[in-house]
Amino acid sequence: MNMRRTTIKDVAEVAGVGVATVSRVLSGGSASPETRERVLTVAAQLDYRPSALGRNLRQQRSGGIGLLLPDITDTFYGRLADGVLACARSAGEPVILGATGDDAEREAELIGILLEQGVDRVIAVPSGDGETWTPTLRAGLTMVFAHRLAAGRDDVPSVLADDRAGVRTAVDYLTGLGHRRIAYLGGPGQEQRLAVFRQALGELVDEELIVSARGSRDSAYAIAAGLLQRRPDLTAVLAGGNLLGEAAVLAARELDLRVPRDMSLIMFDDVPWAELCSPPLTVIAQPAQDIGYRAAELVLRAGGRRPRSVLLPTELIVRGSCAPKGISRSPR
Amino acid sequence: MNMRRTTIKDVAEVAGVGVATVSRVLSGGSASPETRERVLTVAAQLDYRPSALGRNLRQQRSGGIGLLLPDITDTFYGRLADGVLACARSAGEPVILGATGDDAEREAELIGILLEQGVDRVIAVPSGDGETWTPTLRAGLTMVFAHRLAAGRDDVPSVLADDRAGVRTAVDYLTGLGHRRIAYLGGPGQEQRLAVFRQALGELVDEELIVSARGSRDSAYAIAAGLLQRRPDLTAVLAGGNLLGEAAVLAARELDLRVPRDMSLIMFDDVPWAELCSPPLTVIAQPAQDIGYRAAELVLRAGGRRPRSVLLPTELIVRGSCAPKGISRSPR
DNA sequence: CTGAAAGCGCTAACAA
DNA sequence: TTGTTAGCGCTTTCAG
Repeated sequence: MNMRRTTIKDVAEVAGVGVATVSRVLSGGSASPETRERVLTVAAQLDYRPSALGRNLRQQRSGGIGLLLPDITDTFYGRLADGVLACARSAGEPVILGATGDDAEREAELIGILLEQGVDRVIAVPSGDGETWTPTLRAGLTMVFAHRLAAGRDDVPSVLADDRAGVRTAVDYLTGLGHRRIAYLGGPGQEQRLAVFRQALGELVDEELIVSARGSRDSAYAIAAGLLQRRPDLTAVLAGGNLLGEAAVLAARELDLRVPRDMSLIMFDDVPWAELCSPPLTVIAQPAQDIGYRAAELVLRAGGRRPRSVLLPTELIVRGSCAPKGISRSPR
Repeated sequence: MNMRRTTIKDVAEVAGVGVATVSRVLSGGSASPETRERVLTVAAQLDYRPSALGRNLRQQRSGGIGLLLPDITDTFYGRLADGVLACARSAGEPVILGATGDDAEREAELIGILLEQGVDRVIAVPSGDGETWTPTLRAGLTMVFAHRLAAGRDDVPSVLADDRAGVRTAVDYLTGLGHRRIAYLGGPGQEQRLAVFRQALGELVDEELIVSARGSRDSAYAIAAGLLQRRPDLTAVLAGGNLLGEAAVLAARELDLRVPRDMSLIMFDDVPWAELCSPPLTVIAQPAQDIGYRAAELVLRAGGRRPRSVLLPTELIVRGSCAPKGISRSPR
């Protein structure tokens, strides 16, 4: 049952031409119309599928696209991955997926695997710092960062949501509602957003209200609960991602804080459940899918020269989780 | 900057041995202790990483695992994928991901890509019927189905959640609360669940209350809204997945149906937002991650002989979306 | 225990 | 326009 695969040699033989000709025809090289047709016919008859194995070895690269992201369980990254897949599929390229867990070491390990596989194009939501990516770049891979950057690696093009504008909008919205003690609930790799947050808030910043979780749900919850308990005087929080937002909602509920009466909440990343929540969550939507798609485009179209980076817009979607600052929270 | 990679030949040369010896040492073959050590040292010094390209061609297979699922955007599949990744990583195997969109044609296309890549192990949540998988099996690939089966392909081992028990539990719970007109909101590939649903319900079944959506959110919403409008007399619905559950909540809200007063809702698949919803959703939890992990184990451990299939337990998690059947719904 | 050599399927340089 | 040929890096006989 397990007969040998049809190879280029078989096709050549049956078509009565050399293997090189077959190769040429199949990759769109020059050939006389009649030869071309004959080869094509035979290839079809024999149901010939060129082996990527042979080609890869010869070309010293395996066409695929490596995709490294923190957590495929997070719908944001799920959507991002979906965008990459969509683009890759239209190009007929396989996608090799790896989850870094926001851990530099694991990231390095996965990079190792990709290198070993001869992958020469990588899209990454970087976790480690610039150092981690030195081997990749030295090996001459085409790289694109998505969603965030790696410290000290400005030589890698990227596709980002416009965090700057997003944070500004959120802060403006909140301050416009009269809030002054605004907290930021951050995740890994959000330095840039934090900087903007501080800047947008100006003299209102309170470093105690700026906290960061590690990647996990548990960590997010712990940080959120801690913050809310420690600083009952805060009146608004900006959550830097859907996991953080979820944690904030949960923690608030646990502490009997009513949203938005006792605390306004605005979350980065629009997710389906934001609408299901009560109250429905006001969010800064990010085009996760587009980010992935565009990143894949960049990494595929890269015809040698380094492509320009891309910045995609975010959007404030007002629902019901923010209210004007009213009476201060009732003491607990 | 782009110097040649270190090859096995380099290592052999520096270590003063033949390439075959290096190969043997690195793959744990026999070698004298001193040779072994010398080779290992040199390999480390040169930072030698064997190229999967060469090995793959030689062995006529690329180690990786192909993973085909309907939609990476759905957190259920996200968790499943995460399980696969976890297992694959511990085995050092790359995972090639493809999203079928629950479309047999796209599935076939992706299978083509995998075959071309020489992938010889694939885990799939099948969308097409048995036919789709004939080429894969004929090519001698190791296959495992996850989460559901392909019609007429009983020769492929699988890892499933115990749908039968899950549906029974849900139905028992609902009927125990006094519900009689119970609807089922299904998705693609849930024939088996439907059968159990009908069976568990016995003479209570009402075919008009059994509806199926295609994979998308929109389709799910349309189907759910249609059902609730068409049959205002139903008192409970069982949603066959988190997308369907989401749709049900949304549709109910749109029609001003209060859950659980006007309608009890129980959803397959526990997701984080189920707890955030109001009321929190009662669910049948499925071990998505485990399904993925176990599937990966099967496909990796498959030492030639076909492994046995696996059935994993589901769990009823009672929260607040189900209530005893009370006064019939107020007329609208 | 070890090395030489064949060859996996393909492409690209070269010759005709 | 075509065919011949030389490898890409690796594993695996097969001798020694």
